[in-house]
Amino acid sequence: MQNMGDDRVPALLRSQPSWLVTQLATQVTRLVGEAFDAAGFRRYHYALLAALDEFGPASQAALGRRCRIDRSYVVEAVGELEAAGLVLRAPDPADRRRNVVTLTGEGHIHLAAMTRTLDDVQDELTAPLPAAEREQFVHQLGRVLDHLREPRVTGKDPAIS
Amino acid sequence: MQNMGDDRVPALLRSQPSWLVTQLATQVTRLVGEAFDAAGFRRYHYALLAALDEFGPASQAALGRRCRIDRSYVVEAVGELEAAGLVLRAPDPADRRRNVVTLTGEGHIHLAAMTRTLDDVQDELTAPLPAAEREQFVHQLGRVLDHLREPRVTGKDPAIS
DNA sequence: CGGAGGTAGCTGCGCGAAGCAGCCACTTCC
DNA sequence: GGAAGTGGCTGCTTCGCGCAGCTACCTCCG
Repeated sequence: MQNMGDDRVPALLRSQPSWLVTQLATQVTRLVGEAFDAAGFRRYHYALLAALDEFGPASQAALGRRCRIDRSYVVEAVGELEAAGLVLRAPDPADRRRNVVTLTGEGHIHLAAMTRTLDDVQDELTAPLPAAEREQFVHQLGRVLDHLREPRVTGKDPAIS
Repeated sequence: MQNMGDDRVPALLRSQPSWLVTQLATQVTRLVGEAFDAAGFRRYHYALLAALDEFGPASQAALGRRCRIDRSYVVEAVGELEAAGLVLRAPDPADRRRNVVTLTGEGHIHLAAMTRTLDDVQDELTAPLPAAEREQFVHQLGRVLDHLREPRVTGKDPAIS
């Protein structure tokens, strides 16, 4: 068994942000998943609650846009949240296409509880980074993410400023 | 339509590395996937070729360990690489459980070509970061990833020496 | 020498996440 | 009032990841 050294990752992969990010994501998904499982939640549920808490009552379509969740999943997730008593879903009298989703008191409580649990996950995640770098790390992730989400610009962009 | 502002991500999510990483991963997967599709490859194929190039001929199990790929997928991927003439798969005379996978000349060429394509992806990915921060960013990703992969150590580990 | 336990290759299945297509109801714009 | 767009909903597909289980084979140890 020359098993030692057998698990060394090729330098070519280790040096690529794309590989690191996707690998990291599966670990993070696992970690977060465990935290949510313990609470009987899914990731999407938390995202929806967070959006409702920050922006107030909203239509399901708006929630999906804000949380980057497909409408089909919003339907299901809001239904589950409603069944759990964490949100209310009522038809919008002003626009009868819409349902207005509202955070309940209990929803607020669960959001806070889950946020605390998730904070622990974040600490675990950024543990190897010196405290001074963590904020920067988060900032960098955000910038990279924003950039990738921008509509692809194929031509030149010489005249930005 | 108060569609403007409708797509603002809740601050609670934006501030969590876990959310950022998973969101980023889906964008990266899409980006890398496009690059590989154009070449008729999958991500796994590239990882295997990279491992073979760096560490030389190896068994399929060793390849899986190095690239963090499940054995079941290694079987399939190596089969496809063999069919494409990029690797050779031969039984190991010294250990008849194993297949020894070897990179062919053509495999080497394709690896180099894909690496070039991927380099462009990395540039696109880290574009929003100042050049000085990119290396640090990669380094941080690596450290965080290593940390999450370590077997969960609940106690102390003082006597590694 | 022979059994126990571990490893390699392979097949198969399940899960989570993401995304698209199509339908109907309704609103808004022209 | 007709066309176009939006919101809610159902259904389906894809992809990446990971585990369970099987057989063949090697190695270790009594």
